[in-house]
Amino acid sequence: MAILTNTLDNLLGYQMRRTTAVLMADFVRTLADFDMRPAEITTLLVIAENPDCSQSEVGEAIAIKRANMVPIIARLIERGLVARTRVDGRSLALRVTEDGAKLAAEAWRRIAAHEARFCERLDPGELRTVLEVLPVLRAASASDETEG
Amino acid sequence: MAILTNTLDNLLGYQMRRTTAVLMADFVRTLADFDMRPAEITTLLVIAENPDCSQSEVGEAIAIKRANMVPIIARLIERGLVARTRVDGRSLALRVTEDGAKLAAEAWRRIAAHEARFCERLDPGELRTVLEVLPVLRAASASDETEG
DNA sequence: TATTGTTATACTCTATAACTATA
DNA sequence: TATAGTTATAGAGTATAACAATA
Repeated sequence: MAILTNTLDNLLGYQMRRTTAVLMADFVRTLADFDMRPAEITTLLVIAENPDCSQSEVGEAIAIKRANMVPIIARLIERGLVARTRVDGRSLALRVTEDGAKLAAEAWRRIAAHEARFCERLDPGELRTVLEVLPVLRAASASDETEG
Repeated sequence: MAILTNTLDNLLGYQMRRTTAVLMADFVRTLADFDMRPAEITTLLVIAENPDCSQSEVGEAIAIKRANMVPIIARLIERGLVARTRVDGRSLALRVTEDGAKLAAEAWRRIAAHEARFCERLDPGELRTVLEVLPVLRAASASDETEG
């Protein structure tokens, strides 16, 4: 099969998209036996780190809309990884259970190894530059909001 | 609303995902009036650049699987942006039509402006580093394949 | 009036398996 | 046997609009 020219390769946005897809695929593989979606795993990690946070706060932190948080939280509770208690009539405080905490700890170990596999290809200065630059790029847009 | 701590912010993969989402949202906004999906637009651009390429070749170039190319090509043809002619019994040669070429040219102008909006936030050395590093990260994984 | 959680719904991208017809 | 295109289907993320209950 012939190899095509592809000027898109010169574009930052396109390169970001391609590379993110590869990173995500490896992330999924790394945690495949958890039988959890990436969004569920990251949600669990944020709750573990922020006991008694609300659903909206988690969504705000990781850019998932309120409406889309509902089934994520529901599955975490159903699995006994997260529990919630009522704060007031409309807010619920989220905490990880003991099982949830264990799972989060194991997830962190795997994620650290997954990250290392990629980052070790870069020299420290490059990695630092990339990690500095990504939030700057995000700030260039008005659309980094969780809800409009 | 309280601001949560989020250790995920230190992860390359997570930062990439967040930033890519912002870039993609701006890309979509930039080309909203085309009433085309991002995948359709990029497919059109690659065909414009590679007359008489095959569907599989385009998929290979932009990491879209054969099966998922089918409806994309179908829509481009239905809109009169792409035409195809039979090469042999199983292959089809793709070309942009006159309309498709015009649309591709306009898309390129908009994409250049979209890119500039983000890239101008970086100094040249940073941008160069990022563009060098992204393909290196991709090479760190076995999963940069279109099929297999 | 604004906020929290919720329901319902739609769209886009991605993935796999299996089929056809051709080479 | 391998390849090009196709069909069908499922999963994941994301988006909007509208609603109830509460602050």
